[in-house]
Amino acid sequence: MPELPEVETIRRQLEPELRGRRIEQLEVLDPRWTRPVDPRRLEQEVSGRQILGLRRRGKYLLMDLDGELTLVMHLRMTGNLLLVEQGDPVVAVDEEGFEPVADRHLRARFELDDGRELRFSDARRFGEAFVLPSAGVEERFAGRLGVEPLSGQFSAETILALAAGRSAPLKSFLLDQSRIAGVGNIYADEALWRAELHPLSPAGSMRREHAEALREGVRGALRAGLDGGGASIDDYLDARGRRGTMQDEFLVHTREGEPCPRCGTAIRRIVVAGRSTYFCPGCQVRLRRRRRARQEDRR
DNA sequence: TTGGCGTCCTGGAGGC
DNA sequence: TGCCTCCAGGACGCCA
Repeated sequence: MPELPEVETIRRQLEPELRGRRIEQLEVLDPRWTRPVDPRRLEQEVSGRQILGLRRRGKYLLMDLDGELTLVMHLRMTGNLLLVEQGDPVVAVDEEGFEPVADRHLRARFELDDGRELRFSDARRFGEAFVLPSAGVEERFAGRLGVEPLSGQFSAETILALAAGRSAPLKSFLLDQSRIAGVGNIYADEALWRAELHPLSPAGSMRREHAEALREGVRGALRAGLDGGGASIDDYLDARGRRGTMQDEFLVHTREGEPCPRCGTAIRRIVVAGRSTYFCPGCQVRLRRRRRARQEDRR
């Protein structure tokens, strides 16, 4: 499930390949990809335009086109973008080689002027795409996408300000894209473990040291994801059709019952905000409990 | 204003 | 073996 590291991995791979290329034709095979906009309209808007560059905002991939338009894409749960030769039946490559299987989940094809093709496939069909005037992108995301966690703006002060007065669990806080953009279920679990913070702790109960730990936890988890080329626990493949390796480096996510790498306590799974949440009950202590423990220490 | 829940959507796992 | 049910989760709308 593509989160910030997966989308950024794809962006870094595609940007040098696509910049300057012209989209000869966009063919939308699944109208749900563009709804509520008519897919033919999107095809007309995008076909024939030159690609000026690729950007990322949160989990959105932004393809800047000439004519001051931007194609906005979201991969959601199972979306993949794959760059291949036109007509190539290959949809995946791994350490064992090519897997020549016709892609039954293909939703859209971009025919490029260099004979290659950018394919969007999506098993669960949650992915979406739409075109905006480039000048209107920030306005479209205003209020919907918060601070970029890998930017200099993501400070302890910012986290404290965003969390002030909120009683929602820290896990929900991290998943709220309108406050922190790009963190999803996987990296929220990993970040909270790194910060030694319990996922059910109220966001507003953080003090400065907790916010600093959370900042480092989030950034550390995202950087680990980037280093691993993303996590392939569902259908995620990068733009070259390769699996990421981050799933092998998970510290707590999907590790229920396994010993915590820090203290050895068995990892637990609970449901927070309707999402599977993995944490260590031994070293990720609730903030209120932590305060109580400190008070007892002072005695 | 905030937080929780349902919805969309389909593949895969597990049970019978 | 085949069928059925449940689960997974990102974004958004709705409701309390």
